[in-house]
Formats: sequence, structure tokens, C-alpha cells
Amino acid sequence: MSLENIAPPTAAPAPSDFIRDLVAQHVAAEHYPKIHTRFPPEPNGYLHIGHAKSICLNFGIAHEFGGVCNLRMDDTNPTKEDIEYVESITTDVNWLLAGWADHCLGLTPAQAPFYASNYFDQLYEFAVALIKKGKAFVCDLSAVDMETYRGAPDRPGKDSPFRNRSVEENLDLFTRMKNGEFPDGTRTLRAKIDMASSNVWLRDPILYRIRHTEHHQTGAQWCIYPMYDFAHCLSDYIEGITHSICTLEFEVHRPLYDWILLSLDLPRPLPHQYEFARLSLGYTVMSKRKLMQLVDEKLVTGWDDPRLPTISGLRRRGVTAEALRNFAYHIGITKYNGVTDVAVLEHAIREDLNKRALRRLAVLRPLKIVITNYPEGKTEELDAVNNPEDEVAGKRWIPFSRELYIERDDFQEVPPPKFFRLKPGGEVRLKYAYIIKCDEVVTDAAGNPIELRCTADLDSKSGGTTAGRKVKGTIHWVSAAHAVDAEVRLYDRLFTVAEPDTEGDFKVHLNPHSLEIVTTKCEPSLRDAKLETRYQFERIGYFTMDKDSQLSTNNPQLIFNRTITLKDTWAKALQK
RNA sequence: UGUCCGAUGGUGUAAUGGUAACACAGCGCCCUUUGGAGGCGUUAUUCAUGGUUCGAAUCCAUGUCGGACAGCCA
Repeated sequence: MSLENIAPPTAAPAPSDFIRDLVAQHVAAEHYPKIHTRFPPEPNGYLHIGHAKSICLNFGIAHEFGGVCNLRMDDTNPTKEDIEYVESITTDVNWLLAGWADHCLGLTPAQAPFYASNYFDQLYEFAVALIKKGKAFVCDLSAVDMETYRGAPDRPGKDSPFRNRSVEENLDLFTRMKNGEFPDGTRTLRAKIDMASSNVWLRDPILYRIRHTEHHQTGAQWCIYPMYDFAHCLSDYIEGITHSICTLEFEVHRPLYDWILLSLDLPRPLPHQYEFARLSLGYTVMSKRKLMQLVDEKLVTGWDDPRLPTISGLRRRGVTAEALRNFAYHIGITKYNGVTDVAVLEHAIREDLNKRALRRLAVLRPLKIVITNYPEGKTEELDAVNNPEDEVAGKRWIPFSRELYIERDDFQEVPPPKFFRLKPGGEVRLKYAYIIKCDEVVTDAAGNPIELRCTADLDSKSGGTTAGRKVKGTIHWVSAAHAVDAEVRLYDRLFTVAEPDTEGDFKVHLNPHSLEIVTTKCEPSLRDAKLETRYQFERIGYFTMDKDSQLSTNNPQLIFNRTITLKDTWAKALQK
């Protein structure tokens, strides 16, 4: 075979979408010296998987086109913001970028994120410039009057009586606003555009408001704060952003974004805004307000509750950054507002974990069995592969003895058709060990099985003469004497319906069984479990150790979170 | 009854005037010391009506449906 016929290694195809297509055109046309994007969260809550989509888009573009993406705190409203959030945002962004796009992360020379509040001085000067150009004025209308004057989408507004103040008076009033001479809500700085515009955002929008509130970054330095529309386009401009990418609801703001930059007569190139559809995911809620409500009302344990779609929650649950990035890649970028099936997320998580998780045996709901033909007091160490998907992961040994635990679900006294686990008189293979046969069922007073007495085919373990014997089922187990106990937190969907926030109170759809805690019997090697390591409890699901685990005490307590179950085609068959 | 935006299998996306494709979900089979993973197969799609064109998911017109916008929030 000639060299040319050998297929090149298949690289993951570069994502393509309407925004990347545009960027590619701009690159080809040498429109900008360098592509510069930004991710600009307001530090008023924790980041969620919808932000992850945006992060992957903005940093992905920087990555693919040799550009930079700034992390910027859009902190123009001190009443809603907190330093706790800037810290969590920084952590989450770094976590999502690690090993992928760290080199694209734009930070200040001090290695800190950018802050819109860093630009308060410049922003103030821009406002003054706008006043001098006769394009902004100080308005004394109250909030209620302002609303009346604004009109409605299908009805024009009318000019403020303060619209035609002289430049000198506006300058004087704005300076005095800044100096703290007026109480909150008494005056605003407004752009002078068009009160009859069909776009409500062009009806003399407010640029600055008075707020005698301390800011988490600038302290008591300011008592006037810029509005989003004024601060955002100019922050983009100051940072040299080329592509300012945001979600669809800002589409109607774009004319204002452009108006401010154009009115200031700034040197080109100017940044441009592009919009894409935000993520909505089935069986969860995504708005910061609703997430905040769940946290505040203690319906979850905190922002990093593993049931939440927050980045910190997903991370604690055991989802890796790579899985999240793959998910973002698979859902694409469009302007269509759809609801993504959680199955897509779940698939991305399983696909990732299958490759990396160390296999372990653990029994969630134990049922004791005794191998009557196995000597009392004997212990064997059996060979078990750590990960059939990854030879490098190696092997470990697991102890086998006369008394074991198996999963309660793996035994049925009166089995349904096609049940090929353990049943009276039936045979099953114990994973990595022997084929056993159930001879006797010991029950309690109520008739529930409490112990199974079995015999093993002692030649059937790996390497034995009957090792190749086919039995239909293989089940997991742990040696009773060697098992270590662990608390296992089984998470399920937070809501019982696919779209909990379409109407009414979303909280009525909360799933009462979204968390179940069980004490499990684990194979002894799990005593050395690590926080960063992902595990698959064979035939059950993927698990990761929770930070609540107590490891340093002389009575260590292991806690595992179930990231996600394995696909269970048997459970599905049973439902039919 | 304003302005802007959108509509492709069940779901999310691709096709940029030239064979409607991919992933997830579903279904079936094979394989399996995980009812996992994997392999193979399969079901199902261009909102409607007109127009332009040799040819339309793509361009045009009209309509329908859906979303966003009337915070001194972002």
C-alpha cells in the first residue's frame, strides 16, 4: 500500500456554525489584526451549564482562530453582586478551560479577570463626551413618569421635558450626580435618540443611574453606576473585543450598542455584537433567579448541589470538564430557541466516564449469600481489570471468601421471564470469580429473603477447567468480611417534568426522590479512593468521591456521589 | 394588533442553488465474565401556498406558528 492511501488520523472536525463562519470570513479578509472575544458574566450568581455553552463558544473561537478571550466581570450593578460570585466564576471558568484553552484566557497584567468596574473612570469620560456632543441629557423624571413617557412597543413615547437642557446645564448636573448631591432615583443620564422609535431600547435609554451603594470592587468611590447598554459596548471597545457574542434577548439592544459607539466617533475597528440561542435543558431550570430561589429556600444544599445544572454542581457530581465541552460541541450554535434533551448531556457524560472510570465492585442494597462448599476462614485474592477500555489502567486484587453480599435486585424468588440473574436452583457467574448455584433461600418471618445458601463450581474461576462454561448472567458481589461501608448519594432528575418552568410555580414539579442515600458495601480497594478519580461501580453506574468524605480521621467515612447510572436495558424491558 | 428574530425526523444540529446528512433517543440483531461498552442494521425530516430556476431546505412574495423587547437588572 502506498503512503498516500493511508488515511490521516481522524481529527475531530472543527465545529461550524453561523458565528464561526462569520469569524472565518473576517479572518480571511484580514478584518482584524487578531480575533478577540470575551465571556462577560455578571457576578450575581453561580455559573451554570448554559454559561458553559457560552464559554465553549467564546473560548472555542479564540482557540480555533488563534485569538484571545477575556474573562470579564460585568459588574455595573452593585446591589445584586457579591465577591463570592466573582470567586466562583473564576474557579469554574478555569476548571472548564484547563488542558484545553488556558492559553486563550485573556487576563489583566496582574493575572486577574477584567472588570467593567475597572472602566468606571473612562466610562464617565465617555458619558461627558456624549453630553458635549448634545447626545445625552440629565433627566429629572421619576421612575413612574419615565414609564409613562416611554410609551409601549406599539405606541410611541414622548419627549422628556428635560430633553432640551443646555450642554452646560447637563454637564453641571451630571457632575453633581457624580458628586453625590442627589438621592437615589431623582435623576438619570439619558441618551438622546428617538422617543418614537419602533425599538423601545432606542427611546432615550438611561445611561447612568444614582445608587448610593458600595461596590464590591470600587467601594464607596462611586454613587452613579452605568447601565448595561452603556457599559457593555464600551468595555468591549476598551478591551479591543472584535466579536461580542451574547444571547438572543439582546438582539433588540444591538442598535443601541452600535449607536453608542458610533455617536462617540471612536477610532475603528469597532466591536460588533452577534447573538445565539441560550441553552435550555430538559428536566431542569436554568435561570439564575430560579437557581437562587432553590438555594435560598434550601430546597437544595447549595449552589454546588450535585442535582443542580450549575458548573460547580456538575463538577461535584463527577461530570468532567471534557464531558461538558463535548456536550457543548454536540448541541451546536443557532438562533433557534429549542429545548435540548437531557439524554444528550447524559450521553456525553457516559461516553467520557466510560473511557476514564476505574471499575470497582460495590453492592448498593446487600443480600447475604453463603457459599456452602467454600472453606470457612479461607480468603482468595482474585484478579480484576481496572478498566477494559484502557489497558494502561492495570489490575487490582479483590478478596473472595465464604460469605458475600450480592445486590438484592440480582435475586428473584419468582423471576419474571428472561430474568437471567440468580433464582432458586439457578446459576449465575460472580464477576471475576466462580459460577454459583442457589440451593436454598432463607427468609424472615414476612417471607423476604435474608440469606441465600449457594454452592460454587470451584473450577469455574478464570483459568479453571470450567472457566469457559456459559451461564447467562454475571453479577457483582463483595466479600462480607472485607467490605468497607460507604455512604452513597443517588441523584435523580431534580424535576419530574421536562419543562418545569413553562407556567406556574416551577417548584411544584420538584422531584421528591431526587436524592436517595444508601449505605453500600464496597470492595476494600475503595478505601483508597481519590477525590479526582472517577469510578464505575460495575453494573450500577459512575461514581465519584464527595468532598464531604472524612478521610483523615481514624474512623474514615467514605461518601460517593452517583454521577449517572449505566444504561439499563433490562430496566427498560421490565417497564414494557 | 408595533419592531426584530426564528421554523429541517421524537430531540438537537448539518447541507451556504446541485443525491436532505450527523448525533442523541427509539426499535431489531450480533458480541459480551458489566443486561455496560462495542459492532451491524432499521424507523422517521425540509411550516404552508405561490413564484424565480434546468434544478430550491437554501432566493423572492404572502400567510401560519413560535420567541424576544415596554427595569433607574444584565
